[in-house]
Amino acid sequence: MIVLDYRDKRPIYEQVVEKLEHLIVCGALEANTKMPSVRSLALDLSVNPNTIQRAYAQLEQDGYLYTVVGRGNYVTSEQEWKSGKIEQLMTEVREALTKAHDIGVPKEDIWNAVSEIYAETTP
Amino acid sequence: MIVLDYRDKRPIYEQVVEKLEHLIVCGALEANTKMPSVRSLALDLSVNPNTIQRAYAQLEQDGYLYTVVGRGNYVTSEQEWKSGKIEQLMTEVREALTKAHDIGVPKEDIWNAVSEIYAETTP
DNA sequence: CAAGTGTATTAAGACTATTAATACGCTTGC
DNA sequence: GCAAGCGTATTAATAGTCTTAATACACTTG
Repeated sequence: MIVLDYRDKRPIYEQVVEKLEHLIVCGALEANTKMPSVRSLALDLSVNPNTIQRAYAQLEQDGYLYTVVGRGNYVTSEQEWKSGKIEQLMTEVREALTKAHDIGVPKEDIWNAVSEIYAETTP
Repeated sequence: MIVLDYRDKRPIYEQVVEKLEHLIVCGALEANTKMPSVRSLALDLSVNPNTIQRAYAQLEQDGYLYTVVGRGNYVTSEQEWKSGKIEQLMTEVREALTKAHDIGVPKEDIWNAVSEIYAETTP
């Protein structure tokens, strides 16, 4: 299902999260797909089950999976994980804007930045 | 000049940075004021000179101090450190906006957030 | 040239993060 | 109901990083 890169300095669970998140976002894993069990994926990748458990916990936290104890982990619908991600991003935006406002960046500068980023090449 | 809090779990150099930055931002230390030397402040706080050196390096990086080798560290003008900080904040804003744009947050939602944060209570 | 300044290098210690070992509790199907 | 599968919790070993210190070097000035 996925391949680990041992030259990568990041922890294993993070690599697993990244790769699975990518598969979900790209649509390779449809909603309600049953994920491989913690043990089987651990065996597959030759790592400890806890490592996979941690990755799955992260993915659940981020809204990409939901867990049913005793049954397994399943992919959430796009609608669900997307709304979670948007909420998270809007918080980031608000925090950045607040700090900019506090130090006295004028509204126009913000608006210009928004315009640049939202400038559609094909209107 | 400053007092350390040993219950604070953060590293010493970070506390020093925070407190000095605060003094500069609040205007307690005027532009071109000579800072205490690395050694004297270290002696004062009973820490290693390298710890103060690291704090000063951070403050220089952030644009609050400038260094003259063999002479000492001096406070930069408000104009200078403010423009540095604004640049940094605008980068943060742009990054957040780009991510929001990429996932499909509509322009209006951004504009609403900007309006809320820039809503002046005394127009 | 001596006393003051900032700087670079190296190493020791503390602390955190990652991973593993192991045992537990829940769900399902026979 | 019980065995085989699942996710979960606890604890510990290990690796790695971060912080701080020790020490020696280089520059400026009176």
